[in-house]
Amino acid sequence: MSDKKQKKQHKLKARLPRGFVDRSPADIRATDEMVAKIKAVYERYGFDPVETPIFEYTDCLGKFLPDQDRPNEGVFSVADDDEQWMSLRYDLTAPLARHVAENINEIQLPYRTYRAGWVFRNEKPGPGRFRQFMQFDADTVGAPGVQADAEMCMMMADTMEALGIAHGNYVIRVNNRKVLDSVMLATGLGGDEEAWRRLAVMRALDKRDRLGLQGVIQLLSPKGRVDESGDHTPGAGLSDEQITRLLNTFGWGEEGSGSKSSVSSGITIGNLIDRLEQYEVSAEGARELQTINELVRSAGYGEDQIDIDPSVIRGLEYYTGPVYEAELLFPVTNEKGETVVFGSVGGGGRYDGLVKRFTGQDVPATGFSIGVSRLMTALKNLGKLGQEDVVAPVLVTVMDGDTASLGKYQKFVQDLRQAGIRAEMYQGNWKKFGNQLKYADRRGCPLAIIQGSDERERGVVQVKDLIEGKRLSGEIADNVTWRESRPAQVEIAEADIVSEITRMLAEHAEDRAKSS
RNA sequence: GCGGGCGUAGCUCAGUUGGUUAGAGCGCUGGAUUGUGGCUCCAGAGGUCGGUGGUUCAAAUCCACCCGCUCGUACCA
Repeated sequence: MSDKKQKKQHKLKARLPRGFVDRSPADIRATDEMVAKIKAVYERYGFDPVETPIFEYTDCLGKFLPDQDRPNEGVFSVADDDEQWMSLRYDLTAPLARHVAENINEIQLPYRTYRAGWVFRNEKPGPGRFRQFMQFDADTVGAPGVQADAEMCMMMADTMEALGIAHGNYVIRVNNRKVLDSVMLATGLGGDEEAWRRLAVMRALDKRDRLGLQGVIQLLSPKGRVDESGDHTPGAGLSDEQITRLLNTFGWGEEGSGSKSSVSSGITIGNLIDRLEQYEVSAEGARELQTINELVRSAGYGEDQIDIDPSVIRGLEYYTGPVYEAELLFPVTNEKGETVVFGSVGGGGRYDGLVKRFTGQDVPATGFSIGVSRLMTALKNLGKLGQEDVVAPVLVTVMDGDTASLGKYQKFVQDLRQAGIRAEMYQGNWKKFGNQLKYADRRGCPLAIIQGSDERERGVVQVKDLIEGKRLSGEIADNVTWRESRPAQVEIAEADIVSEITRMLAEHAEDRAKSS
């Protein structure tokens, strides 16, 4: 075997686990900017940050979920050295419940808190769906009244506004788990033996935005639905009458029917209450919605911001009361060139049972979660993010590698830094000078400072404007001329470096402002 | 999980009915040019043809299984 071949076999393939991404400088800066804006809103509402680790003991995370027949499915788990199972958190709510329960004696309830962090899901990744992503949550723990839910809705709306999403481009849609329960009961889906059917119905209803009303009806019917690849999804097995009753309650049926047929939230709720009473099931959930509606209206929020909508589902099984969802309404163009509505960027609801399973005592709570990456994609589409690019540093090039010369270069750099200007000295192989400018060019450096022995003796430096030079390059075809003409280059005194560089950078900024 | 499509250089791809040593463009490295980015020219490095097994005198090419990517679907705390 040749040396070459042996070398080859030792070479590792660099590869990223599927569903994970490396984050670029632009992405990190954009995220920081967005998170800062969200945080400012939460702080103003009087919420305090708290952070929990990314690992939790597995039993603290998920086994309580009623719809989870396979407890460890979907989470990344490892055994600790004492053989206890730990998992990476898959949301920020379960860890918060654990934190509150564990510190229940120290925490002053109601506890108003927020946190941003990475969560992990061991699922099949897809476009825009990763196995690690960031959520930004806010919760009020120990607040039993729907006024806490109303406040959450208002805070979500304020967050959207703070991010520059205008009225009409978003809406917070509010429903109540109890309404869904009543509707299920009215449709004849009460009782434990119908639990699977209720689940199937809710899954079907939740797919309306993707499959359309006809798709939902197929999934509700006994026939089920056949997709493009020929795969068959079993239906929920509802009768035509049951389906009609369901759809009419949500207002998805015939024109003018159902609760959502009116333009006013007040009338929506009135219709809903009438209908539930007519079916002889509890209207408590609907009355809670009525309270929330009145609270947000008197706080000045319009129906274009916070809207009561009985068709909001939210998949989470642990919700016990009001649920809410932030939806973006503006159209975006996806990778395929299709125009689609962006959809949900976050949601939440009331989870009164989550802390109780640790403490045994009632600790009602409500909160919501924002999908940071997803919302960021949306903001980019709106042009609300990453508008101002960070200017690359000024490069001080190295002509001579002796310690005295390097010391001078380093001093230039420090002077610039102290004036608040990003600057760096070239740290590669300084003997190839052409490479230094090539480096500056590709990094996007606006200016390069050059000082050889000749300039040093005279106490001056050359300042090269790389942006102007790039523009001039189009007019020069011959390389010898290009080099000798030294385009866009000026000589200044060492003492003037900071003031001159400051002036030149300000000119660049002005040009950028003009062209955009 | 189920079904369809696709895997050839760092990237985008060509490669004829199975037939000699698998190619191009871009990128990368060096040089023309020991102190000046772009353009141009020259040279060079870089490949288990996704993996394993099979059919064959002969496989990048045909077959089987596996892995990965992708689209649809299911699930999604």
